[in-house]
Amino acid sequence: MHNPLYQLAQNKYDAAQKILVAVDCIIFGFDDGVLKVLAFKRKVEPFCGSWSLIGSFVAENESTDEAAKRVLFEITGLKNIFMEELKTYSSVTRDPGARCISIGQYALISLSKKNKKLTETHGAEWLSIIDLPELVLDHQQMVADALERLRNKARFYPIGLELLPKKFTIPQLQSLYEELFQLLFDTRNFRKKLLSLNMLIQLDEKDKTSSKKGAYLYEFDYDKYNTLKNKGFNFSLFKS
Amino acid sequence: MHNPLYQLAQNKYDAAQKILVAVDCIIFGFDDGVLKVLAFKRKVEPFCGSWSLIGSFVAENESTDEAAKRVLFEITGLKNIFMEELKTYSSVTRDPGARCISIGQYALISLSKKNKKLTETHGAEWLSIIDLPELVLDHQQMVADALERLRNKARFYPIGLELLPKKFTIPQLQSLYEELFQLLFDTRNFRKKLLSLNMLIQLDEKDKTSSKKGAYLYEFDYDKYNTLKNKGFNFSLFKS
DNA sequence: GATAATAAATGTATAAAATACATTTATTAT
DNA sequence: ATAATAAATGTATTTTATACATTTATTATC
Repeated sequence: MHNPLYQLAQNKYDAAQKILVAVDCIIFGFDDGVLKVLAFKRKVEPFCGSWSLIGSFVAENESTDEAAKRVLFEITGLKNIFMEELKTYSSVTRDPGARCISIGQYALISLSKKNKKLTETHGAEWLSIIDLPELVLDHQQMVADALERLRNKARFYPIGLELLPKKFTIPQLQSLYEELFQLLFDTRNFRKKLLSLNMLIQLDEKDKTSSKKGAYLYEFDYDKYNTLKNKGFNFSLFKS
Repeated sequence: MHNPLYQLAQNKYDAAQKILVAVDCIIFGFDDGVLKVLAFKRKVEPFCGSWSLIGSFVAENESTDEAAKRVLFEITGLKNIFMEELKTYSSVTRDPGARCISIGQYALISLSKKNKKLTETHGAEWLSIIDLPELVLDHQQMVADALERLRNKARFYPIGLELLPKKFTIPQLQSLYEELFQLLFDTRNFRKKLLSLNMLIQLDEKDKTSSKKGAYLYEFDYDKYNTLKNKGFNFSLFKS
């Protein structure tokens, strides 16, 4: 690591102060029409019994993304889930335990019954975004910021789909958008707009869990989306 | 800082490894129809003579935003300029000098002649985004990421205006959008769309620097924008 | 003081997209 | 066979986007 070429610069590096760096994960799930966030009750002081997001310090030999993926895997047992850096929380006084910078990372999980159980065996709980209890440190702010980001991004990118199973119905997607944006959409217009994008692949299966008639299952055509995205297309299901 | 209540947690904090944290600033300016980024030639080893963004280590007693503002002030002599966190660069191998995490922050400056001179007295230079020379470390990637963010954000928020003087003309704004998105707009439709938002305040002054007839100067009505923004309005001047 | 030169400003017709709105359909349970 | 339930569908109207060419205000020059 310490090449003699870097001698001059080395003084600069040596003079600088090192700081604790952590990641905190804001993990969203869509549970039967309700948007939830994963949290756990701290079992040690300080703040024992308080709700907290899941986090970890960043080690010397890992990037912040790697640290966040490690945390996500430890708590959910899942890999390859949607995750994106939110922002840095670096107020000098944010953590009374020590000066510590935290990188917020938000993640989106499709909450099948299996996944829901997995997370709960790890001692975490899914809390509804509405009526969220108080969280430790600046974790409340992190959730608020992540929610805002999720809304802004879901407005113009198909990331909302990460909260649904790979195979989903149109009424499910509408319900997700209605919960996320706290709006009601006309079923005819929502469906028309969605199908006009020509990015849903209709399957021969129906989901009959919520009606006798059953609703057709669809998959999203990511290949087609990525091709068009590079040509300036943007995914949007409503205007105002 | 070290309250006995935090004793248990303290072990955890003490066990964690501290890391060098820096900020690097991607400062954009719009110079006579051309989008530029501020860089300087390193005067010390390593990478002496190579182009680099402007950065600094984050000190124990400042947040990352404060560090970035400090750097921006040192290099431009300006305060209150638009700045937003971009993302964290934390690859273990990104800096051969030492393990160091850097937070990219991008900023937008209105390049009056005064401001242009100010930055240049500090030894920095404005480089055109097109044909950008190689930059040290991952700074090239930072500029690419910042440009993408700028485009995505300027698409739906009026941040492009931060690159123009407070008083600007419609042809200036069109030229900015054309440069930023590498598109050409019809002057009639651009103006019509822009004015239909009802967010420009026309002044009684004209800017005659680029035509004999002169173009009317306008200011952006931020109060009106902020009010409507909270009601779901989004600023957008073109569709595809 | 007439003329040339220059970029700014303007209007209309057509096409596309968004919105508002009510009925029929497929299926299961009784 | 009937009732119950949510899924699926069509049309008319309004709004927004697009395509496209001429006139206007001003300065510099002859």
